[in-house]
Formats: sequence, structure tokens, C-alpha cells
Amino acid sequence: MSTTGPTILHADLDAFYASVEQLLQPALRGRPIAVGGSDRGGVVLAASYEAKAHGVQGGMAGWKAAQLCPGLTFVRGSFHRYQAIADDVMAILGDVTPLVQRISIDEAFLDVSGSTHLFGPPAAIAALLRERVRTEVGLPISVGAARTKHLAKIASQVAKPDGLVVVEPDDERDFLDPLPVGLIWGVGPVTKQRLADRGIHTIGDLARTERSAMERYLGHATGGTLHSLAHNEDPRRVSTSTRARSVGAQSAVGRRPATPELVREVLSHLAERVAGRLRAKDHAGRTVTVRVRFLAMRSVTRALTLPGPVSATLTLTEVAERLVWQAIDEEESERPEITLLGISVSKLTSQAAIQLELPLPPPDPWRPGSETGAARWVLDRSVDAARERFGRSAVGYLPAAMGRGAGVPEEFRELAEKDL
DNA sequence: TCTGGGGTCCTAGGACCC
DNA sequence: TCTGGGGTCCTAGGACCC
Repeated sequence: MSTTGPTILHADLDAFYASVEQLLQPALRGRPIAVGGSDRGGVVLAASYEAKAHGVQGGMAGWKAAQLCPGLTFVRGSFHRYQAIADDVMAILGDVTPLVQRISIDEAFLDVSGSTHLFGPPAAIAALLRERVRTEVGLPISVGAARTKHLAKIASQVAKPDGLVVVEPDDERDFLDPLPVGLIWGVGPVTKQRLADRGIHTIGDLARTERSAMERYLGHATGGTLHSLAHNEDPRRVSTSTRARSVGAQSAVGRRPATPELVREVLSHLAERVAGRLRAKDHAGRTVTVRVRFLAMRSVTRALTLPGPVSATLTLTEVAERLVWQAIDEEESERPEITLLGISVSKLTSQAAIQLELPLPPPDPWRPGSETGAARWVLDRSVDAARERFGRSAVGYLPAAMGRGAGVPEEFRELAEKDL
């Protein structure tokens, strides 16, 4: 007999982008729609439940979605609106407890164990939140309530669309056992297939499998975690703060030969985005990783860890350029075609710390804090300041080379890079 | 005329140090 | 006189999540 109740909630807006579009454009309500980056082609970023019923999913190529769902309406996303609307929802969640852990733009965990004396039992709190989001924002939100984060998350998935599922402690086993393993957080297509190959389809099947066997099938970490979750052991607390471990940006370029001009132009733009975001947070990072994607989605990465942290745009551009050519030069063909370039910076430290210990020469562009590095950083900061006063495009380059067709709108990138 | 962009975490092998 | 083991850091690739 358990002593704690279902005090963890997982609240998850249903088909968020698509639901917002149906809210903003009443003519779209009840109809299958796909929210995309562009009006034609491209990729489906979100599908309404009416479209999901035909098999349309996020990440799917637009033409394939249209094939699956005749009558599908493509809607260009109103990306500049989504953040504020989701923030309104989070504010409602925050009204019942300060213990809200937002894990993406449209979902959050809540610990309501300290809120029951004010708002009643967790099931009542969940119902209240759903009602308020529906009437005050106009969106459907599903909520799962359970003893652990893992169970609450599964419960909200089961509740969708627009539902509430409460798992009482005494019912946990009965709830979990028949569910497919794919509902477990961390089980994607590959793991699901590996498990299916061994006749493991449900969480109950998983719970009956030895831990050591799981670790053999899936590796130490994944196997161990899955075994624990299937046995309903999830010690994670709801935590309100997490710090970023990396900052990155990438851009699809269509399908183009890797010329020096293209590589430099795209990397300059990406480095500007990444370094600018680092500086805005007073951060810098030591490890620079680039990604180059070739045809058939084959991508390679190259990384370099520098002696000190960087956040200067030009330095980042130069390091990235060197790494990208390292990868391209290893290709068999002379001038291979590429479809995407990306830059990510990790091993982050706070910029304030390095400014204090500015080592003096020898000047070395690879070494931030050297004369060159410091000068570049100072220049970048003045550009940042001008941008802040006069707008993003006032100073420096526009995303020129990003070219026709391939990319996603600027507002989508800005939405994706927001801190939660 | 397939397949966006932002992340996290894990694994495995090699270098290097004691 | 050719031999151990542990720890840490780095790189590359991959699975997964929203």
C-alpha cells in the first residue's frame, strides 16, 4: 500500500502549433491542417488531430503528408505568436504551485504536493487547470497525474487529446502493463525494434525481463534506465532550473556543391547567431563542433576543444571553417554536394570569468583572451549593442546565402532558440 | 525532385598521466 | 627489463526528445 498520492502533474498542450492556428482562424477548426515553415513543400512542423487521424506526423515531408491526407490544408506558422500564448498557459500553471518545470515550449511538470490544502486533490487541480486554459487561452491541454514524473508523462500521453488521466498508486501496475513500450520516455524507433525482436512489446513484457538481459540488449545506461522505469522506479524531482550545456545553430542549404563561398557565407551567418546568443548570456565555450550533412542524410561531425573559451564571431567562424573543410576533404569526391551545415559550442563557462584573467600576448587568433581574441570580442559587443538599439538587421549581414527554398523562416528559428 | 532546427545523453576507442 | 590498472579528457557517432 503506497503512502503518497498522484502529486506530480504533466501538462501538455495538444498539437500546439496546429491548435493555435485553429484558434486564430476559426475556418480551420475541425479540419485536417499541417503547420509548416513555408506554404509549399518543406516539412510538417505540427499536424492537427484531424490530420493525425490520417497518419500525418510532425517531421514528415509535406508532399508525403498531402499524399496520406487528401484535403490537408497547409498553414504557414504564425511563429511570432506561439511564445506569448504558451507563456500565458505556463502562467496559469504557475498559479497553483511555484514548482513548475517547463521542459519545452508547450509542456511542463508540476509538483502539487504543497497545493492540495488550497486547491483540493491533484485530480481537482488538474481539472481546474484544464478548464482555465480552455476558457482563458482557448486551447486544449491534456494532463496526467501520478506519483512520479515518468508515470505522469505517460498518463498525459494516454489522456490525449484533450483529456485527463489520474493514476492512483494502487493502480500503477495495472495501468502500465498493457501499454506499448514506445510510450516510455527514451524508447524511440530503434530501441522499440530491438525490443520487438526479442518479443518485448508492452511495458509488462519489459518488467518481466531481467535487468542484466536489458543491459545486454540495449547497453548499460539505456537498459538499466528502462528496467527501472518498467519497474516504476523514478526518483526524479520536479526541478525549476536547468542550465544549457551547449548552444548551436544549423541550416539546411538545399543541395549544393561545397564551394568556399557557400561554406564561408553559411558559417558566417551561423557563427553570428551562435556567438551572439553566447554573448547575450555572458557565456563562452571551449568546444566547437561542426556538422556537415551530405546526400542521403549522411552526416559527419568534427570537433575541436580550444585552450580557452570563445564567443567572438570571427574566431568561431574561423574554427568552424577549418573543421568543416577537414570533414569535406575526407570525402571521396572532389567537390561533394552538401545539404546542411551546423555549428555548436559546448563546455560552456561564464564570460565574466575569462575577462578577469585576460592573459597578455603572444597574440594568437586561436586563443581567446589574446590580443586578437579580446579585440574581436570588444568589437562584437558594440555590434550587439547597436543591434539591440536599432534592430537585428541594422548592423552586419543578413541571412543572404541561406538561399531559396531550403530554410525555415527566421521567426521559427527565433522561437526555437528561446530560453524556456 | 524526401526529410527543419533546437537540444540532451550515452558509448567506445585512443591519448595521456600516475 | 616489457609490464598493471585506474582516471580523465577528447573525438565521432548515434539515439532520442520537442
